Amino acid sequence: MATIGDVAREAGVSRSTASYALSGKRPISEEVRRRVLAAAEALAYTPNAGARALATAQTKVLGLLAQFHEDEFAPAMLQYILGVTDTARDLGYDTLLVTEADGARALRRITDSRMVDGVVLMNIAQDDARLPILRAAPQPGALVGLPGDCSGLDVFDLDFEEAGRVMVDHLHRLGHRELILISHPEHVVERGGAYVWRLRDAALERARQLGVTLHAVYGESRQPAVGRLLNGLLDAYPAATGLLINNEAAAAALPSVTYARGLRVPEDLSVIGRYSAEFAATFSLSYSFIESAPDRLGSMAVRQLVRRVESPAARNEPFVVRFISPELVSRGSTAPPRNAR
Amino acid sequence: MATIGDVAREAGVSRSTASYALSGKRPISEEVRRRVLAAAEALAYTPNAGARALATAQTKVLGLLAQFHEDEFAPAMLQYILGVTDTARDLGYDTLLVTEADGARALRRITDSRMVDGVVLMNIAQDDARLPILRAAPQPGALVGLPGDCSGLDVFDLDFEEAGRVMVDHLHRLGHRELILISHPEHVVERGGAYVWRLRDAALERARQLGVTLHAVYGESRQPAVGRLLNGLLDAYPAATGLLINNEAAAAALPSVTYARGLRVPEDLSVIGRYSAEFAATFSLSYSFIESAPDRLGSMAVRQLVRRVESPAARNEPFVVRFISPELVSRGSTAPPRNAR
DNA sequence: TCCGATCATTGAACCGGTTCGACAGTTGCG
DNA sequence: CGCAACTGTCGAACCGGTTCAATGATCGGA
Repeated sequence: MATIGDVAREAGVSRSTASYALSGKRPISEEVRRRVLAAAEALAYTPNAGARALATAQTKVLGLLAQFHEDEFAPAMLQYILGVTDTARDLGYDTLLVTEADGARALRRITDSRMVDGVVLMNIAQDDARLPILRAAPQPGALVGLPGDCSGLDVFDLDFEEAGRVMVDHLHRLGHRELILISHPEHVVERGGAYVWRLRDAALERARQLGVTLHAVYGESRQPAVGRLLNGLLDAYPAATGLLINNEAAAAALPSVTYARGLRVPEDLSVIGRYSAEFAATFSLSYSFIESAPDRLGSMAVRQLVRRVESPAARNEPFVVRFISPELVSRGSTAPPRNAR
Repeated sequence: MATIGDVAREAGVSRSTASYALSGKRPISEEVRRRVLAAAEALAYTPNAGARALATAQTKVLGLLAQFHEDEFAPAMLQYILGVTDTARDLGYDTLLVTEADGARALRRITDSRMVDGVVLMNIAQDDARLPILRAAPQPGALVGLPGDCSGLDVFDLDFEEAGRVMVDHLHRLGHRELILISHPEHVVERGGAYVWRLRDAALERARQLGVTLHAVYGESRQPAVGRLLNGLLDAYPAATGLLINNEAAAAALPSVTYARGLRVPEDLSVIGRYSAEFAATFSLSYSFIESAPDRLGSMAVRQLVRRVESPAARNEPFVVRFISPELVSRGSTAPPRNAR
């Protein structure tokens, strides 16, 4: 494999000249530049990543820490990951995907060893063990998800509070007065998945203000448990006319439940979900939903991260906490409550 | 950040002694070893990955080239990816996930620059543009999926031919004499996805031998097209009593179709799919299926790859083409054909 | 004609590890 | 008692880039 020394020899110049000709960081005569580029081309020269990293203290690699918990819905994660890898590549970075169970150890490993220029963290917990490590690391980091303490970090997330309110408002405006909200499993809450209670608490609060009855329950993450749960809820609250779903597995399971019970949506039951358009397509869901925009969030996180990586000025800018405002995509699954079921 | 020089100074030894004490590649007195380890601990020393890569010509990173095509079913891919990352980590390697559209260019980039010690390729096409590059690369590679020309490569795949035969045999034995096989979309075939016709051709051949009528059609990859297609097929072949599915999207869409038509499985229609257990759980599918074992395939590919990476002897061993034999997991969705529909 | 500025190029140092050959100091054996 | 073999440690070179300070060449202006 050709080194820059080979290129230099082939072009009849010194190593440093070859380096400058290739990088353009100093003026080089047209003649020499041509010779160097030709030599590089002829030898199929590609700089050695390790050597370059050592010399420049830049690896052009970003770390992506993602975890696949048993009780979370894996296909939903994929969207975030692709948002990150695609944007990273657009900006000239490769992505090191780390799915290790012990995220804190993994984070320490990749930052201390300088394998990466920056890190994106996903599956953020309220009190996330990785955050102290990230704050102490020499590389900048960005979070997709809101932790309890955002200090010293760039954070990107859906505005789950507003999402909860939008759902309740929408059905209230149509005339609904009794709703069911099905959230993620309680495990997720125990693990510190704040997005669960952020949406839930805001929805409950808004329902209280509007005088709407809201039955807020934690869900399941797997079939057949989640299907049973849905059936149980519809039995338990026969007067409820609207269903809010902040739980991908429940959303995916709902069609078979309504089929089986002979329920029509939205005539007998109005439904609003919270997931991504891509997810809806994959699972053939035709409910109105709050777009959770995973690709956009992943992309935003990477852009901010790369800004900080590349600009010394940006490193000292104040940290940002940016919420995407929930957009309700209408698919016609809500209507005024015509009949009690 | 501490370097090995800092550790050496702290321990009062030379850099080389510190290196040997940490690696154990030469005998070091107990006393000195203790001092070095203590110094490393005290300074929180972690070797710089770039420097080590430069010196040892090893990065402890594997490349994973995966593509997410519009017309393939993304959640199925995820299983393969996790199989790779998990096994890689077990063996001490991190994973560089590359999803770039131009796979050939990406492969050249990561191999030429020596970012990775080896590569796993997924979404293999019959005449894959990445293979010549991989063969010429200094690093070893492993394929998940069977290309037209396996020479010079380690290949791992499900035995799709046998899978096709197992499906037909199983239903023939139960007494079925007219079947439908729904494969992936024709786009996938045009792109060179050999697994489509490998299963299809073998199933057709076996059906011919057994005197079974087999209607083999290409499918769709998205709702609602795939649902319409399923309905159309059931209308077009009313005498067919068994359905074979080599198409994740079609499998995922089938339950709603049978519900809507009031078809009972297996009383009115026997069904066999080809997907993973994990996939079945995610989509709540309760059909008997041929396990495609994506995690096992990813894991096997990585193990073989790492063997070649780490052992000079293994580099020269003959290349392997290994097929996982299809295991039919019974979920009770097949039965003798009781009634014509 | 000489000088200073400008421009292109170079040699050397550096990044942070690993590894080879050399070298003391100790031990064992004849 | 002398020499060989062995142990443990060290200095130096190397991996393949980048970058700084210095050098030589060219040019315009006085």
